[in-house]
Amino acid sequence: MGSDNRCENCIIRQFNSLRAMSKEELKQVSDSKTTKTIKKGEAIFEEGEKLNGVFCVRDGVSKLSKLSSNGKDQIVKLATKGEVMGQRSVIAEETSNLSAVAVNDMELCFIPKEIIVNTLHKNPDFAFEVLRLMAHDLKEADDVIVNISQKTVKQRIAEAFLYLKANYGEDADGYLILTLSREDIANVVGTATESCIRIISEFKKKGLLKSSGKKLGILDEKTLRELAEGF
Amino acid sequence: MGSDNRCENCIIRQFNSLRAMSKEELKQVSDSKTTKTIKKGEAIFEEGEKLNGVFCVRDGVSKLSKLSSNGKDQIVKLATKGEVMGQRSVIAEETSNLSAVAVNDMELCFIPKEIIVNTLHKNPDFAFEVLRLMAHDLKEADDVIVNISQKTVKQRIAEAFLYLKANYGEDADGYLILTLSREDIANVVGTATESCIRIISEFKKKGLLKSSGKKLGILDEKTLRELAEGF
DNA sequence: AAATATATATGATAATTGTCACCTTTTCGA
DNA sequence: TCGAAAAGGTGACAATTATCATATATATTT
Repeated sequence: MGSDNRCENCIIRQFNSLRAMSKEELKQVSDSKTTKTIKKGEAIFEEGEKLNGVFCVRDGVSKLSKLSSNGKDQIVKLATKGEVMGQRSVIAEETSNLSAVAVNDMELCFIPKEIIVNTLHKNPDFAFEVLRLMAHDLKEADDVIVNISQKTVKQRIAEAFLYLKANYGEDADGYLILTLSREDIANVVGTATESCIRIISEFKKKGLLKSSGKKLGILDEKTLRELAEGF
Repeated sequence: MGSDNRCENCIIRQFNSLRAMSKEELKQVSDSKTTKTIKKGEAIFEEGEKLNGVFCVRDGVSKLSKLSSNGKDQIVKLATKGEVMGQRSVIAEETSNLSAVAVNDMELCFIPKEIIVNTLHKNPDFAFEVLRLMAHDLKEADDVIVNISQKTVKQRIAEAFLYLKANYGEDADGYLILTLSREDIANVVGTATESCIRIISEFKKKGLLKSSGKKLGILDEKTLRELAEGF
């Protein structure tokens, strides 16, 4: 086993709560973790499933979604490199309220819940760090609630593109690095796929977005931002 | 000072994270806390305000809301007896993302943040308890997102009444104990006040709700539930 | 009790968004 | 590489919801 496979040496750790763990604790985690490769479109866990641990994203992006009673998926969060999925369910000792599906090819570490829970009870710094991250998630969730209920679909789609650029960046040609299908974007903003496609087409016609194959790029960020703010 | 004014003896404590505090810690909290009386309609804190502590609700109900760019208030959560407000901001060391306004007359205890943060760092049981409650809030926020984006206004209003009955109960005559204005209900479900009034009128005509003065009561819970589920 | 403000109510209308039908393009497996 | 399946796209229309105007009822103040 190469040393790059050890949590102690994992750079990803710098971005999540594991950075508050002691050398000893990290060693324990590393010894009991398993690494998984997940292909685009595959499920990591399903809504209602009992999670026996958490998943640390080493590479790729996962969509965390919840099925509504009308049969549509609502994407609640996108989890990226460095983020830990499943913490909420493990801490609350509940089955998962969300499903996780890979948006692109992923590499994950699975960490058994016993280690997480034990460390939470023994290491207050770790607990505080997890708390801080969960506080952040909660704030983001509040923002999503306000956006969905008070902004129009057009505003939310504009905002989604700004979010994708800000969080995942764009390539040398100005195309967004994270490519989501129209259906996924619709499920993020909470609208019908057709409505989403229509508005993206409109944005392209107006010169706000460009596309090449499946890739989409932002041409006019200023106008997009004004749109999102409601002007 | 009467002993009923001491956190150690406060029954409310049983319902929140403070139950995980030691005798010593509680004594500290009690010595530094201040009690406040807030009248209906008054603000406890505002969005953007820096909070120097948390508020423990001893009596009454507060609405936690966020102003959207279009000028409307979205109520994100109702905080009741036993709940602690402002934890998120104190933990994340950020200004509050929400405003808190009293829905009815309230009694609160204000606990300085230093004590909370210190205890979080020293007492893992307390940290874990806060974590558990925040995990629960996060799940509820996810549910709200899905409901708002996937259900119709009518479904959400039906759901709101079921929620009010389940969480606050009804009096001897079958009227809901927590009376919210139509505007508040509209701000909970994320719709225009007029739309909310219209749908409540419709529910009354259909015999699902009854009203007497400002009070509203549920007459046909079964149909209301079916409506909320989308039948 | 009168005057004023606030909350509730309702109609008319416009704007937004969803649904269904159908078509084209792209992707991917056999 | 062919053909099926999936994704993207668009029109027509229906349903939902917001907005504006205005009326009435209820609460609050003086």
